[in-house]
Amino acid sequence: MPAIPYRERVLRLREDSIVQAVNRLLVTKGYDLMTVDEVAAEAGMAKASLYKHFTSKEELAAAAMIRVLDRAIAHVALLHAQAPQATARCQLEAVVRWTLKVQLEGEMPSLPAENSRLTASLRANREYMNRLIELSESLGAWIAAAQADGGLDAGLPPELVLYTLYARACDPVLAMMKASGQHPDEQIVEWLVSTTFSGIGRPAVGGAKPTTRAGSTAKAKVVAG
Amino acid sequence: MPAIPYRERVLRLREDSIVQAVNRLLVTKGYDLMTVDEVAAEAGMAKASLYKHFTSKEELAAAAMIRVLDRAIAHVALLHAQAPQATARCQLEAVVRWTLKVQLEGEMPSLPAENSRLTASLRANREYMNRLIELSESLGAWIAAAQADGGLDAGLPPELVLYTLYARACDPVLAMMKASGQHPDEQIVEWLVSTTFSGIGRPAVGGAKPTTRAGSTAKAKVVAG
DNA sequence: GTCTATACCCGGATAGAC
DNA sequence: GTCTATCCGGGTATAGAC
Repeated sequence: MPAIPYRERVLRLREDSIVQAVNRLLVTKGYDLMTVDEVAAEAGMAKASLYKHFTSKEELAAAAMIRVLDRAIAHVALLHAQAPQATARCQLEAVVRWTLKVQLEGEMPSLPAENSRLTASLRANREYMNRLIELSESLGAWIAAAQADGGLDAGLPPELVLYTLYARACDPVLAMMKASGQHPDEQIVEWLVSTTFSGIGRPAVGGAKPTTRAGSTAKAKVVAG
Repeated sequence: MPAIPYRERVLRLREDSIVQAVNRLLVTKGYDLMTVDEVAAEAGMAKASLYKHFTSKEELAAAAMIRVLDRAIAHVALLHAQAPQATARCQLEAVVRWTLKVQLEGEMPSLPAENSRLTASLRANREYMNRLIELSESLGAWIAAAQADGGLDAGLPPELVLYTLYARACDPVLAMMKASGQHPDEQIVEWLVSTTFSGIGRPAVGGAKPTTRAGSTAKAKVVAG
């Protein structure tokens, strides 16, 4: 039952390499500075061939962004399955840690910012918006639970928490710290998880934190390295 | 002693209106999407006239960014003068509050992270870099003091704290919250100051904080200034 | 479906009259 | 110094052969 014939499969592979090229360029240059010529060169084909698969530059970028959301949704599902008993706060920390790792590996395009014509076209893209809503609802459930059980500050609007999580996924601080080259990657990630949940202020003393302070155990180990 | 003749003064006024137009466009569209034609239209003159004052689009943007840094440096100096006895942490909170307020008023261009050709040219601009270093040294002194007296988490590298302050000045979360229109501006600002210094985690109970929790007392006074 | 070559437009920068 | 008109590179998208 070769429901997916050979031709179809090589086509999918080719499109996948295109999307990966787009993702790399979105990360390094951003949408506006990314040119279709570069995408074609990176994907190893002529520009006109790209337009046989995707009808416009916007659609090209949308495919890459959708892929990012799919990865995030899959990871959230994985966390649900792996540790169903974990606290909501702990799950959210894991999500942030994962997004930072993806960003460290150079695979997380920075989407927000009001500008960049990409955002406008993404809002009109149903496939993208449906996934964004799905992801937001999953995270929203954890946020509500964590605010109810004291894992997160219940005085903050849930939307503010959600936006903060999205913003930290593309936080430029990580790139700046990595550029300095003074610290190992894992250490940087744990610091950013820590500042996201506990801020830059004095760390709480005497078990005021609902869970282990982010990076407490991992930190000591990594600092030595 | 009219060391500044009349001609010179109208020239300065004209250039100042240009820089303001650039700043507005940098905020709304960002450097790459901002066109020189738009700047000319906004400033109320022909495009060619712009090039009599500034030799390139990059220089145009640099002038606006330098102006932003000058405002920040001036505000830091003001804080020094107004409250020389305040704790370093309190001063840093005031700085963040000010940057958020400027962003709220639509006058804070988002310093793009790695991408955007603007950053490359800014790094090569001495006037910009000198001011950036000056500002960073002022903030760095407060950061060191706050980490020494327990106002800030001493386990974080000072550079991480500094980068975080810069990043929060352009935090997209503020724009998202404002766009929702559900909350008053002052409330949004205080929430963001709070998440910057204390994170989104459970607020400390029973005076674990070194200063008043962001947004309680310091708010009224400093926001007015 | 992939290529080469090209149409077309937009935006930065300039020429030259006043 | 300000204007109108123009140049010209570069970027998206397409035509048409194979």
